[in-house]
Amino acid sequence: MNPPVPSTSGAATRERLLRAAIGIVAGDGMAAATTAAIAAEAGVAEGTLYRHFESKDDLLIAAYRQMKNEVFIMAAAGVDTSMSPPERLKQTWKAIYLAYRADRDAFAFGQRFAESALAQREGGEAARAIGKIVVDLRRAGIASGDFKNLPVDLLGNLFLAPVSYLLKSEIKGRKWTDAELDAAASAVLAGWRK
Amino acid sequence: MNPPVPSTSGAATRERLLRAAIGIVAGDGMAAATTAAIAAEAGVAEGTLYRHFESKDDLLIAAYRQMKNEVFIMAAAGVDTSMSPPERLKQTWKAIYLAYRADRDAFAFGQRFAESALAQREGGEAARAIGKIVVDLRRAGIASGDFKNLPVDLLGNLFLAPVSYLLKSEIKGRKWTDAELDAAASAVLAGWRK
DNA sequence: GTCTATATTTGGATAGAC
DNA sequence: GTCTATCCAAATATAGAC
Repeated sequence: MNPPVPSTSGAATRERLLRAAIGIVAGDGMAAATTAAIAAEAGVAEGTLYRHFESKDDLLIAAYRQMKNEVFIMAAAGVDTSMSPPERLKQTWKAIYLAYRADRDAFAFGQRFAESALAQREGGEAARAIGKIVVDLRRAGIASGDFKNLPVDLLGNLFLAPVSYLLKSEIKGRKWTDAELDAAASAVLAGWRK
Repeated sequence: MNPPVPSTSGAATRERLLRAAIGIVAGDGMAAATTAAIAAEAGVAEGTLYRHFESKDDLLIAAYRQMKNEVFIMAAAGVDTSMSPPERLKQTWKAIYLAYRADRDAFAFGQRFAESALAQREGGEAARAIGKIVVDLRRAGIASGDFKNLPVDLLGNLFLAPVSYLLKSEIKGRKWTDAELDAAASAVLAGWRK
């Protein structure tokens, strides 16, 4: 009946490595995420890393995809699809914002990863989940006559750009109040409205 | 009477190195900007780099500051300060956008540099010039009663975020029409308006 | 699966001739 | 000021014992 081994808990090692990479990149940049640093932060030997990932790059790409997926799930859970499109837009914007804010290291990691050469190898697959939320929102709002009929990628950029910028400010130490976040969501809505 | 030497033109070497670094980072990321690669791209020997800069980091920081400064000068030149604040906001937004678009490599370099650990060493000094444009604009619009009285850093983020995101799309191949850029400028204005 | 070496390559930076 | 040659440190990845 094999009781759980009290050692450094086998299956969790992979998660520890992913989390370690995210923390290091968020704190000190992609260049600081060496195999030695990641292994040390995860509390395992450097060679162990290669039992779980084919290469350092693979580890970082896996961390990126997992992070994006988690944010998508959190954001989707925070939205009530029965509201009017304008209200739904504001709520969705805040849900995505709060999902990222819940794990600032993950957000900072994502920003830095996305500007690295590795992002090209990732292919942009991770971003499509969030993109779909925006597409659905736009369609509903155009059908109801609330939103301007602008290209989906333009509206998507106008929607997501402030998320990223306000979060970057928070990482630098500027804490936004709830009222300020509401104001930002309203500003995004104003940009979409007819 | 010393005619200009036909060789690799002495004083221009520094500029060539800066330009080479920008091109490499824009194309292949910060990690690709090794001293060997920069020197090769500039057409000089690796050792020569250290006659012009104390270190590779110094070179990259110098490139960042120079790039930000050039964009600021271009953007400031493209604005007519006698217009009404709403019109001026749209014009300023487009001027900054076009200034970055005029040199996409410089923009991409800036994005990547800003997400690297070096950005902390730079200190954010380079960004203050553009920041001042936004501060002045906000003050004029609040005085005239056109804009909401929101914190300057919030408005600054709502103003600059779409610049960055739309340019990133362009780098990936999406060419915005002039009408779409006008729509984006109007959306930013809508976010600021009372 | 994990650890302790270690092989191999590449990076930043310097020395010294021209 | 520029080049060639070189030093030294650090990084990715592997080998082999436990």
